[in-house]
Amino acid sequence: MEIKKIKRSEDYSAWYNNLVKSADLAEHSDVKGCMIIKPYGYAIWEKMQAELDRRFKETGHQNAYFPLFIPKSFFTKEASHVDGFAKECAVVTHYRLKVDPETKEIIVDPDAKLEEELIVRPTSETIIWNTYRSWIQSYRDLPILLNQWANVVRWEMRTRLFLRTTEFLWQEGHTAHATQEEAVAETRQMLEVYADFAENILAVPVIKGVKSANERFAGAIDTYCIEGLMQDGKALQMGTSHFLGQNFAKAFEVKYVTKENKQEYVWATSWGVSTRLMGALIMSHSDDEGLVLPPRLAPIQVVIVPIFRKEEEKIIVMEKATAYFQLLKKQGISVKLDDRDNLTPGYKFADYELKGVPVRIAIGPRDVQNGTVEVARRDTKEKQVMSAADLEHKIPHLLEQIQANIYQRALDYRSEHIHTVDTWEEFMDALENKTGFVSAHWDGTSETEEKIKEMSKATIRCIPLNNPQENGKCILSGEASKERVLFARAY
RNA sequence: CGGGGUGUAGCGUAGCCUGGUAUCGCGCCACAUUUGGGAUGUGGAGGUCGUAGGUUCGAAUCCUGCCACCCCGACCA
Repeated sequence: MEIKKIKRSEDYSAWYNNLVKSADLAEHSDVKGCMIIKPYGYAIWEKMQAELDRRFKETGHQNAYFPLFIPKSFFTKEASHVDGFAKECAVVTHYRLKVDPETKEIIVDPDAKLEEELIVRPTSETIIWNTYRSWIQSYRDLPILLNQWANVVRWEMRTRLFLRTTEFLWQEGHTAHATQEEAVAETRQMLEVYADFAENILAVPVIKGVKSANERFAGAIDTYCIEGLMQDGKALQMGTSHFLGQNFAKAFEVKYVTKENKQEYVWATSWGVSTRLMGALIMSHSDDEGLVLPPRLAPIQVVIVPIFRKEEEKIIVMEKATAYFQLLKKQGISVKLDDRDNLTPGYKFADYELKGVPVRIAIGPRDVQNGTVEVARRDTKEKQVMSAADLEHKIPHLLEQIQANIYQRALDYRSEHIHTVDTWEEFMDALENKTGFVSAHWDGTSETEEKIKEMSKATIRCIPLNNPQENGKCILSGEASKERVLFARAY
């Protein structure tokens, strides 16, 4: 495979698209806006799923599965919800094809029109709350703590691999609670789960916050989010956790009887992260040589590349390489021994760099003689010769170091790209020339937020949690404000 | 949906203006020599030129429609 080199600094989106394809993560399908996730990309997603799923179960959730199709009448019961999603719904209207007697072509059978159209789920609140009505009678039935791993469809106008595709994979948690306090606590808890996952597994620092009214989920009282900063200075919403109040309970008549024998509406939350996290991962760490994967997510953590010239060299090198392979494998490290003899070491080095493999171990006849190996790390591209006897204890440590270094690098980048401004001129200068998050005062109104968006293409990413209170004046209207919010141009 | 661009072998491309059945590189297959940073040689396989029409003796090339993708907008938890 000849690799087209596109520099990050020259054309970020071309670089991104090229990387997704050349690192074998995903490709465009023949269906508009839909992607094919290739085995290497899917392996990374599976590791994300495993980490998230474990955290969901640790916090008391169970997995379930609800239908792909939602009857239109369910979907339209919650007014603001349908408003938010109406423009991007795929709708099933018929259930059969037939051969046109005249043209002999396959056509939709007009006689097979559905009595009621089905919406391909863009999210599952409605069908789940329609179900919860029959599951919940008493306070003893609460809470319900469910998650589902699913695909959803949102008919977006413009798509980008992983970041915004028509169909995408995600998980959506849907919980039901007896009290507001409990539901709010759940919403906050899941935000913490997401933040912990993003920082410790993806190695992407995130800002936890709450969305402004304009950016809130359709049907939510409060939308909490984690926001990441990509290498091109644009923000990316990486996960959301919604406090839905009693909106869906009221729309679907989900009530329970309290200890005091009173009828109350149930309190709801929903929360989700998607394959968009793959985009976040790629855009946070990768470089001109290709992907850079945090060890905790890398399908291959260590690759061993044997180097040999003649058959007798191959025998002695492979013997050592196999021994090191077994040694590392026994430690629970995901290790690959690439013994293909039709490719040169140089090719393999470049290829595993493209794929983001954190650690590469090269071993040749020289090493066998000296009892050494060459260890190269992907994040810094540093190489060192180390004694083979040190492998056992140094490699696990190195993997942890790489994980920490990648995170620190992303954190440093973000710290350098949060700009505090007090005037409109400074605000525009920060957005245009410095990029990243801009911390500024805002008068709290949707009108001002809307105007700022029109004038600057920046949106309020979030009002950070534990935001310090500080008196100031809105950068646009000059009205009084008591806290700063974070703006950015976003994906 | 608006503006701009692209579509030729698995990938990247030349040819198009000025019509005559397609160029080169990578990759692939075989063999040999190679292998410490993307190996070399020799031989070979691989093509509805995005798609549907039209003009023409003849279309990758000219004309029209359509489709897909990319970039910039609009749109978007």
